[in-house]
Amino acid sequence: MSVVLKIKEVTAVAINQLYGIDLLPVDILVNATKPEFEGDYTVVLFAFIKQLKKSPDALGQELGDHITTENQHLFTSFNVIKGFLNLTVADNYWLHFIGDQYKNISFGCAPANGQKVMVEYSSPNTNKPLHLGHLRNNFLGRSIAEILKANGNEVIKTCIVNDRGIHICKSMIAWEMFANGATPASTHTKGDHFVGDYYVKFNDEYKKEIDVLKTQGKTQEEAEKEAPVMKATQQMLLDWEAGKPSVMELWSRMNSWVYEGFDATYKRIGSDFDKTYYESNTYLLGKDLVETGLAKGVFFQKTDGSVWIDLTADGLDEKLVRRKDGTSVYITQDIGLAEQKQKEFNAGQSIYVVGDEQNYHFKVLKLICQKLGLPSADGMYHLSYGMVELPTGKMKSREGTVVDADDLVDEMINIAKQKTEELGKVKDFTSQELEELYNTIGLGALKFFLLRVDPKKKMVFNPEESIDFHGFTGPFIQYTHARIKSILRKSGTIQKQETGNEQLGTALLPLEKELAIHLEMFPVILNDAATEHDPSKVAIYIFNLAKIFNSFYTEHSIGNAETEEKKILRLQLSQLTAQVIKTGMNVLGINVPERM
RNA sequence: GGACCGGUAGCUCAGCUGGAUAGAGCACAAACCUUCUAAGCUUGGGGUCAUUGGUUCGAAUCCAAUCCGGUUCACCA
Repeated sequence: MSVVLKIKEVTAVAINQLYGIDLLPVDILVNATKPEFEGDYTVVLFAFIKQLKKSPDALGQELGDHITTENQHLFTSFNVIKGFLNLTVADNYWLHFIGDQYKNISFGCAPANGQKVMVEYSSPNTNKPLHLGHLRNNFLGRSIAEILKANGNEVIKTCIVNDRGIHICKSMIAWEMFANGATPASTHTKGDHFVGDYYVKFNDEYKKEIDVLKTQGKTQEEAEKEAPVMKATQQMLLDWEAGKPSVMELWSRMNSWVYEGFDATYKRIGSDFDKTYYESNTYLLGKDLVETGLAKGVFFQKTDGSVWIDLTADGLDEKLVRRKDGTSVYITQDIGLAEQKQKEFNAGQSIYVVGDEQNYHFKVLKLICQKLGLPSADGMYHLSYGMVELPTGKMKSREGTVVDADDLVDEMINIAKQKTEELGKVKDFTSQELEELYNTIGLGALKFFLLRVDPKKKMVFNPEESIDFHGFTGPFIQYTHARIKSILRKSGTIQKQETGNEQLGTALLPLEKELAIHLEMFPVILNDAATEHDPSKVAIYIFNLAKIFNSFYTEHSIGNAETEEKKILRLQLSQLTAQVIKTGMNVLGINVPERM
């Protein structure tokens, strides 16, 4: 149990014993004490003074007295300033904690809780390569999955590939028109980029044809409808749905190129899935649920035959679930897929990592599933994240301002290489070890950059400045880890651990204590990150930990400490810090090097 | 127009279940490598927390209004 929780419990007990009032520990506010005051943790008393009819000062004194005398093993002193009760935690508490945990490689992680969670992320279109926005999605999805695992959940990672539809046909038509049989192999192009190029070519051609039609006196709208490439594309979609062999052949051929490209990218960035769904297999799902909904009266039919759900009572609009021609729409297949996933995996919670432009969609989706009484409905959670924007605004493929994922990863790895060579600290590494190190640092910088901000918020990426390697960054934390490992290598294994740290006797110095306090918070942080679906909580925490360690490192000698006891203590602190950094970075999907 | 999200230092972001004098990083200025990795440490300047009003012992945080920016409300996916 964390100290903070203990303080809350002890305070609740004290208030009960002193004043006979029952309070829940959760209702008691405990903060870290501000540096300018004496103490480690602070109980904020204002909330109780009315109920207890005491002055803040009197209440603080009585509570402080009671709490410290009843829990002498936990607190050494207290002081009261205004309505704040500042408690100083006994050094022995921290010594015990360090001694108990420094060898625990799964410190912070919870045992299996028997719960199953699905995380759907990545979900690409097969008509263009991945860009910076997809990277945020992939890193978030992977990270939230790891965070949930660390908290004891069984996690199933899934991906729904958008491999059909009008946009895919656009690439196919353009390829037929312009490629002369070219392939990724014949042009030495990565498959997803190859296909993406034809998607661009389609749009160029489409624009041209529209312009021509407009000079012939058509309106924009007419021209858009009548352009021959667009007509051909629509015909191709119909042919695809009818299963026309030549179209199916081209479709699967082009998709296979894209998958080859995606696989390469996924492998580099560390995305993987336990189960991949393809829309070409799932787009007809949910049709039967429309009938169910009609029978239940959840849906209604308009005179033209189209089927709708009325969500106006929930503050939303009417939503179409089946077209008048009997074909289903996007949301219908999502309902069907939700049901399918439930049948297949029966997870208690299902997390969808999808951009915030689909907030409305997911609100509607969950509501419909609830109204249909699907067992998966209540466990649906949309992990909504903001767009990654450029200083000039949104990325636009039409204006060529999209930051390509492969290019960016290459660039980051290159910068890592350049900086590593400049510093020249690992000249004895083999070329293979160097490659691995550049990957670790480059991807570490990129992942940390995208995960350190609250997922819900949109963020800005400035390609001009590239991504920093100093300060609040992945490499800074990786560097801290490498530094600690260097010390541990040089200092050998820790002796005397059997004696128990409380007997080490020496009082903790301020930075030693600050480190211990921070380390002790890790399990709570990991748990918060899971319940709030927010990896940035871990990123910020790890950064602060690394900062404290670096101050500690500069101020105190570890390997050559003043006494043997101090040396042991500091080595234990260092080892636990390295362990927490490693675990914390790993749940962000980031590796930490032994040397850099 | 309705709904939802955001506006905190020059820039990028924390803090938002109300608590002590609003914090980091970058950038800028200064000091620190005969001793455990300087991708580091220390110090300094830098703020009308969009605006106005309200709630109260106390508001960046909650409420209302206004301004600015974004997303969304397709028989698109």
